[in-house]
Amino acid sequence: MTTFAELGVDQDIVEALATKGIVDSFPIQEQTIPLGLPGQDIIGQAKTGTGKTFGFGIPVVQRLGLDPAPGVKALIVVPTRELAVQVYEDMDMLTSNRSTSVVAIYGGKAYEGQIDQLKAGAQIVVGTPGRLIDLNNQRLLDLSGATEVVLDEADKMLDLGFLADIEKIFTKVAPVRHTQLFSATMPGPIVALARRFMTNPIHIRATDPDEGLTQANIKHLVYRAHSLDKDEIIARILQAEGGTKAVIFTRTKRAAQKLVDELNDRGFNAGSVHGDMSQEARERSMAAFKAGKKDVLIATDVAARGIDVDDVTHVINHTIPDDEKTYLHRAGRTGRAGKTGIAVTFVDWDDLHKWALINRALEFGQPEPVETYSSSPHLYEDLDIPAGTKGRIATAPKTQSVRTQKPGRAADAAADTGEDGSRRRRRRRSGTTPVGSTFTEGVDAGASAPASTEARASDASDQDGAGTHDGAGKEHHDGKPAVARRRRRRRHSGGNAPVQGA
DNA sequence: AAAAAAG
Repeated sequence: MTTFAELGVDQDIVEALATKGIVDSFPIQEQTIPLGLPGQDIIGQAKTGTGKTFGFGIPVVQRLGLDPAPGVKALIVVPTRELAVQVYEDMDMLTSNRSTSVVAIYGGKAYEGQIDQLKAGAQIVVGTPGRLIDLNNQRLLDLSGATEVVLDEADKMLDLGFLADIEKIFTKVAPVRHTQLFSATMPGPIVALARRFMTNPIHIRATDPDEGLTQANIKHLVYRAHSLDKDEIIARILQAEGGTKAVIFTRTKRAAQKLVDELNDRGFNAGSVHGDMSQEARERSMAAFKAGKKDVLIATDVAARGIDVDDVTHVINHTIPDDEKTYLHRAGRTGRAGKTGIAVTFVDWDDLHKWALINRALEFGQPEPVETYSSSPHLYEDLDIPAGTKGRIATAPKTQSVRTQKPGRAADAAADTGEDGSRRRRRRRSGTTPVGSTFTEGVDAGASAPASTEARASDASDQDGAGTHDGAGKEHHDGKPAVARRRRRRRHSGGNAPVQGA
């Protein structure tokens, strides 16, 4: 493992990182920082929670040097306000030992403070497109001196919903500049599109082509559940697991609001983040969750990307996401910085085709979600919860459907954590786990190529294997047929992945 | 189609 100092990072930045207990670099950092420092344009791709922010952030800070001249020299664009806050905090930390000033520019907040900071000469701007353009139109934000430009969650920023804004922003920044695009997912067509804004970019993928498409530290489970029962099941999961720190994703803002109210009624300490909340309330929820004052966060896809909270144990998809990229980003809120996590997905009857798509794209090799038999409430108790396998789901029943269960059943379950738990573990070890309840740990077919990084400027293939490939993307990562690669399932990293922070 | 992002 390489230290940041060994990568050529300035001493004051190394010290700032060390203050946070960060000394060793992650692979994406090890690969992009030496290229980013001299100004190479980069498309940086690495799995969720593996350190992309510092991968682009350190070169940005270092390249600005110690020039005291006020004015915007660097621009980092992100898709959500919460991510703007987070990346701002990271950049603020990196610059803590130098005079470089950072400002977060995003909507839902008073203009005044942001404008004041710009007038005071802020040099690094982290922001969301709407407010950036707004202030630029008002001639309060001059981007013409921005020679460092980053798109974080770049594929999202170049998606239809953002593309027009991004194109506009690129007409405002310095024409001769250093441009970096980072994301965990980079479909081929997006890479091709991205080149319009870059100069001879190099595409770095800090992933071992053999290790699969998903984060190895995350265990994935999928269940079919009737939508009317999901609140109950989720409550039971949270209860049964104990000590959970969970992010629960819903498809709509209304569903998020309904679920947070429901869980709080049941005595959970839950917060929410979605676009119908005031920005103040959104940030309060995020801060409380990050600080551990709330242990459940219910969110729309506003929190699917980039948000970094320590020690999230579970991601629960109350509603299955629309595509494999969103699945990957949502699940990636757990299993960060080498830690392990669990992603549980509930699939409504109507959404089975979405599961089929995700299953295929992410090469899970999982044919069908496990049925939870919503019509037979007592079977919820047999829902095979993976994590600590702390026993059955033993929450006191609340809903009508569960109250109809046979008397004594819940009490039995609550008391029965010993024998049943070990029986369950034996069953899993012996391979008779209900079909498909877990499928992260696959058979290791042996041959494991050494981790390699592809860094070919001409390569436009994607990592998530899903989107349409453009011409250059047709070759395989390792020259072997796709089927062979698919068969070689990822190995479970034995918890020896580097731990950053803390 | 929903969510996000200016107000």
